[in-house]
Amino acid sequence: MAKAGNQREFTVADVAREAGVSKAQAARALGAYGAVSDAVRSRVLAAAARLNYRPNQTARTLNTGRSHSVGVVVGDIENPYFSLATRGISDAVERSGFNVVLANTSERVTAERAAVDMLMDKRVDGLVVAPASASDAAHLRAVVDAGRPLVLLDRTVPGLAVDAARAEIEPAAREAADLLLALGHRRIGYITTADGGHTPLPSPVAARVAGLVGGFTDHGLTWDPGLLRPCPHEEAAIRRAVADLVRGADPATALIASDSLIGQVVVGALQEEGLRIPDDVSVLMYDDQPWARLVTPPITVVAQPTYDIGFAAGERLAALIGGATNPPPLVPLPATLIRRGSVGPVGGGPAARS
Amino acid sequence: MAKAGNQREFTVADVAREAGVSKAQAARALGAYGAVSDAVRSRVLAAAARLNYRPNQTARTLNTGRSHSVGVVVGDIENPYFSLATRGISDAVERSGFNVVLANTSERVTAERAAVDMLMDKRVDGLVVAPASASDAAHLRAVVDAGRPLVLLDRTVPGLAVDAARAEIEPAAREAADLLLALGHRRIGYITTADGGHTPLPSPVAARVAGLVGGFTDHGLTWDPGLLRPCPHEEAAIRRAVADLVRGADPATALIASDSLIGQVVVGALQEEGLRIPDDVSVLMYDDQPWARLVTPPITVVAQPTYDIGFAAGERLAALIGGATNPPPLVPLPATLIRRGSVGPVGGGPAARS
DNA sequence: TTGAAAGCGCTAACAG
DNA sequence: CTGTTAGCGCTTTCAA
Repeated sequence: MAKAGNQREFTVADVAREAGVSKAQAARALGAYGAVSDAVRSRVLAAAARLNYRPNQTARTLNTGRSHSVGVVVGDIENPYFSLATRGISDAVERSGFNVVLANTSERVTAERAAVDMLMDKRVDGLVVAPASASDAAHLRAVVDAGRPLVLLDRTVPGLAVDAARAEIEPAAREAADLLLALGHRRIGYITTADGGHTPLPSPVAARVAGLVGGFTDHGLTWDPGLLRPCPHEEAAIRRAVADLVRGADPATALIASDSLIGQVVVGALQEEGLRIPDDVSVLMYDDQPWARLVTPPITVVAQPTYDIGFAAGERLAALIGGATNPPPLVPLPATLIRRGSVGPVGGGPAARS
Repeated sequence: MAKAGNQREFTVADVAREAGVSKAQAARALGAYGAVSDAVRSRVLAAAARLNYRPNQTARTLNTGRSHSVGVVVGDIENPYFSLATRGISDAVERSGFNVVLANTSERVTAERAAVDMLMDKRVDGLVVAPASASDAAHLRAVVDAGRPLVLLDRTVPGLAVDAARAEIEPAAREAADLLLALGHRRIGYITTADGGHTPLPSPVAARVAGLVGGFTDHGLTWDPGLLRPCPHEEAAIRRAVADLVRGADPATALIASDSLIGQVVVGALQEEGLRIPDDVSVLMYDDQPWARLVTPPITVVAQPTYDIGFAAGERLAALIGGATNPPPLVPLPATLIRRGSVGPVGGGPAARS
């Protein structure tokens, strides 16, 4: 049972000695740079293999300034949106030889700032950040000013000239609004997450709300902003919001969940309240998830190509790090309304479900 | 628009000059080590703040040998099991000041080996690995031999004296078997993932199967191993396995899904096959997920405290890195059978559902 | 307590 | 092509 670990690791110097060449030549052969004769290269490589030599990336990073790793800062890796996007980012950057250093912020700006600083100190070659705040972004600006490539995920930051990998939400949001309006819904509750009063709303939330408002306006109607319920990502708070919306004096006849984590709670709360979907309350959710097709009725959703969004972010970041002067701009990927059974006419009327 | 990035970062030398002290003293004050007078410390700290100095972690790592980051190697971060566990690991190690470097292996040993090597080269202070193979573990042994702390996640490796953070699966698996047997099930299909013939089975799968087999044995029966279906993590393959099991000559009356990703597909496949749960086929799934309570009928599951498992792994790793001589051993956390509506008597008989 | 100087392991000039 | 000599930015002897 080798409990050792004391055995000093071999270095280029060791390999050089073993191969009988200078340290520089060994380093060149090992690092695959500079000019090395075939003879020397093979001798060095053989020596390295014999010693089981492994290069010290830290040393390499120290004088090249490149760490071959990128930072990914998300709200919460257990949110399916982020885990899928992270997988996309990871797959994209690994292809270019980068590692992913992950940080969760729990959607708190202070945690985000700390994470970004730490990653900068670790000399990551670039960052993908899903900003928790649309206004508090000095730390992101600092990244840009330091010349470190940055790509935003899902959310844009006004005033920050940095592209975001995201879906084009508004058209689908509008389509969703039209669907609900056509079925007679006028009281539409919108549940999103926010720790306290996020002002302004994060851009994707703003787009969702804008689509809804736009739909109402087109019909000469006005959406009651009192039906917007920002609440912390806690089950109890979401349940309270649901109860409040559907049990109030002028109750909502339809509920929109801003993401699948919220959607889950909404559907569960409705079931426990004994309310039928869509007869009593229609439900529409952002982010398609496999389970959305499994429940009865299946949930109508606005689907986003989350993996692809992450992958695009990763590709872009890799290109920027690679020094691409003008990488193709990040185009918002289409979000699509998928009609399933959870949206129906107000009051469970006879009109066809959608 | 500061497109700069050329502005060389400030170093200890700069801070020292600005503070009018030696480089060594500045470094000591900045790094909070060695002996520094209060006067010097405050002068240095003030100078650092003035210059907006940020320490270069890479340099620090190079000569301390500590990177303050840990590697996490999982099969697939988009699998809810791993994303939740990763969050647990992350929360635990961040508490001790470590970052998480993430690597996905897609359950391929070659990818795992490459990831482990890369992380070792990056000088991570320790590793959490969910090994893809129970037999091919030379790279993990190398980690141990190098004296780098290692904690396994979910799966153990025979012959590797390394603790795994995991759930105690077998008792719950046995309980699940008893439940199914009591309801008259004899043909129980078990669907798990494996890319090709994993021999031996990964330990958690083995435990699940052992529980099943043990239950049969207790009743003087034998579980037909032909009902074990290892298939790749692809929807089509899983659907094929389901169809095969429930449509064969001697069809399975109950299906066990080895994780929630498989469970999702199984439930969907059954719905599309027009088979009712549990009247035509009973379903039991490993890993509880919120959606399991949302579908009709809700799914009977064996739940694991996944976040806690990850957290325990992270805590242990941090302790080992901290040089704890004898950190408390990792005790398997309890898995529990949660009876919901998806398991019923064979043939949809009148006996109470469970 | 302080400072000078010597590394950590590698890459990058610069001569030969 | 090869070897020598400096560093990268920080920590760490070792004297003072």
